Amino acid sequence: MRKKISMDDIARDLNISKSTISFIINGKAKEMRISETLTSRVLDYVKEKNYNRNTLAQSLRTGKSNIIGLIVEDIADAFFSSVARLIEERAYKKGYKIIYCSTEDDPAKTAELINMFKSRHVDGYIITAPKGIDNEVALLLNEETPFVLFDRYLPEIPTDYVGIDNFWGAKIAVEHLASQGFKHIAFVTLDSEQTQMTDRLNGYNTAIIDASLLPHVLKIPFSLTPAQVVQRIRKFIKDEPHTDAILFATNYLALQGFEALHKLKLRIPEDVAVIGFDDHAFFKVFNPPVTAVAQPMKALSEKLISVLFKRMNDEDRKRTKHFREILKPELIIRESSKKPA
Amino acid sequence: MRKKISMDDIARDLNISKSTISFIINGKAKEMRISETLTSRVLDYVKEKNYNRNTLAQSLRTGKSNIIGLIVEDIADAFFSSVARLIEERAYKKGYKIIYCSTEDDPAKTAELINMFKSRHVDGYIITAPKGIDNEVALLLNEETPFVLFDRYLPEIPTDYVGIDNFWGAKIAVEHLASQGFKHIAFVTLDSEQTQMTDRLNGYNTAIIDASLLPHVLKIPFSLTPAQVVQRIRKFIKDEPHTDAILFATNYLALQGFEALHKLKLRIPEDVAVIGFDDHAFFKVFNPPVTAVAQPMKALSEKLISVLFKRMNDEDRKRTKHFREILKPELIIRESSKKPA
DNA sequence: TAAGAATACTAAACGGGTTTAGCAAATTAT
DNA sequence: ATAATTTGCTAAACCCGTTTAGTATTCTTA
Repeated sequence: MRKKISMDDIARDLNISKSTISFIINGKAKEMRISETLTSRVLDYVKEKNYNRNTLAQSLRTGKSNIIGLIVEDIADAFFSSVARLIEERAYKKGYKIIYCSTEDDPAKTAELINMFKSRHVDGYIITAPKGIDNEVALLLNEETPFVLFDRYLPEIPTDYVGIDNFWGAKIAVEHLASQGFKHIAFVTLDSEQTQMTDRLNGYNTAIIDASLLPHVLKIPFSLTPAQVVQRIRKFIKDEPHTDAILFATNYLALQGFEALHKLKLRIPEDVAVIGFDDHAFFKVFNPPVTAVAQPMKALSEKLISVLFKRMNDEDRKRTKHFREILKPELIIRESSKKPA
Repeated sequence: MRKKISMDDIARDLNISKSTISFIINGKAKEMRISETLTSRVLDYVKEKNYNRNTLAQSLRTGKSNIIGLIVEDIADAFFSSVARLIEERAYKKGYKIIYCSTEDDPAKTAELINMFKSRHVDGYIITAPKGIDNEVALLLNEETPFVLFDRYLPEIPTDYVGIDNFWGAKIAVEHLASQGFKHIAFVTLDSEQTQMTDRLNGYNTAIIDASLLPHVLKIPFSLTPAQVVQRIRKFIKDEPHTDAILFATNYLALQGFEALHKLKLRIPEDVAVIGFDDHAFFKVFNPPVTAVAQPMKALSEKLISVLFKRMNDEDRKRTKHFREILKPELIIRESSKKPA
């Protein structure tokens, strides 16, 4: 109904200068020696009229938007949405809001998103980088834009990065299975060059070799439908009937894996033991409960925010050094990976 | 490194007027009778220099931000994050970005978020309203700001709204259990006044009465920790040992419920049948698979966007009518709710 | 008592686009 | 040949804050 009022309106009504209002509203009244009388008069007026600064104008002038851009692979994924939630909470406390976007791992879309954020003068970025985005990221680096890579990094480009030790996560999972006496430990992963995936694969392979076992790996292409994934996993298991344990590289694969095992009438863990990478709230109440490599969500989000803010406040925009936080995941052992007596 | 260039820069370099550039960039060259020669000269220059419009300045002038504000209860919740994902996709196609926030069901925080969105000149809002936010929403209504309520509505205020028929959803769940021969069907819900919860409770009660059964309801306060919730549910079941089926009003409650049942060594569905409200990807692969009242996610997000855009483009800002879309949920019957032979 | 300093504000430029009104030259109509 | 259009483009206001430089007035201080 009543249109939004501006500082000009207040200036006119109170017959004072716009600058004075700006100083008062920004808490610089003391500093600018505005009398307390006038200060409270303005503040009262502002409250009475329910005045809200136009953040766009503010951002345009100051160049700061108080917005953080969050570029994740898929916000519907439990891992990313959980991190998003935790980040949001922390950013909010510092007066920052989050704009998010899902890349679907499409470098073209990601590049577009980065440009969109640029044009909105986002103050900092958190990016889960798809393959093929190296050029764009290198540009960000040149432009001295504060950003942090998350979940996976780009081996070719030295940037700030927060993630977990994926190699170690997969390794301890396999070691646990081996220690339980499983002999044919398979790995179902995505056919992906992303570091979080290649690191997991390397961790698996290393542990398999250390345990003098034979590797057995299924790489699922991104393009498959869920039903096709189930199909692939079934075939994979049938082709190697000795398989007595499977490490799934992602929750999504675990989900399809469970379906495949169910259809094959294989029991967990009697016929095939199972470990998932990334824990999930429901894993605890599965029948049997599912062992998982859990990422430290809170620590991850804390580090993400702290690294990003460090970079944002860093005078050294030249990045003579970069921040890397590699956190350790935790193996949460539940029934699904235990050798039945 | 090289700073961002502006239209003024281009104007200077090409020795033409800033307005000309604006027209060309906005595709109004024809309309404004700019010659094709000049048009392509500008376009080439823009591409060469990788010029990006400053969206802030644009929004400041036009009053449109091309941003939609999404205020959900908790972005980490699978239901909300899935909808967020689908909305994002649709909005993106129309050139809109999403800024999201989680309310944690705190009306004060929600009011703050709404104000933040206002000051950012967000073009439209999607709001899952906590209790006690009526005044703020009424204000939005007065201010003719386009917004849609989602998931729950405010009975006192006539607004646009998109959600499902919660009453019916709970009712068909109970009817299904009754038809399977269960006699002591309990309902575990949140102690909440929100419409989605009260509607579910009413649906439960109605179906129970229709089936000539006795209601048995547990209302969990928001304040409890997960462990406390488990405890409450255990006590609830022990207090009524005849209980042979439970309808959980939310995924979160179902999660704790599974744990409670597990600790009580009660089997699903032999000892207690179970239905969850809101489906979840993992329910399909539970052992046994879990029956659920599924919300039509795609349809919901489609309606949300279409209603919001209808409102945003509506000349009739006075809202002589409002849009209500109540979709039907679907009961997905799996093993957890079937009477064993 | 005049110069210097502090007080309490203000004017105006600025950020970077959009949009309205308008103008000079070329073209068409009469 | 002159008036009426059309063509092709521009000047300047505008959106709404922030910030720098400056002014008028009162208070100190030598």
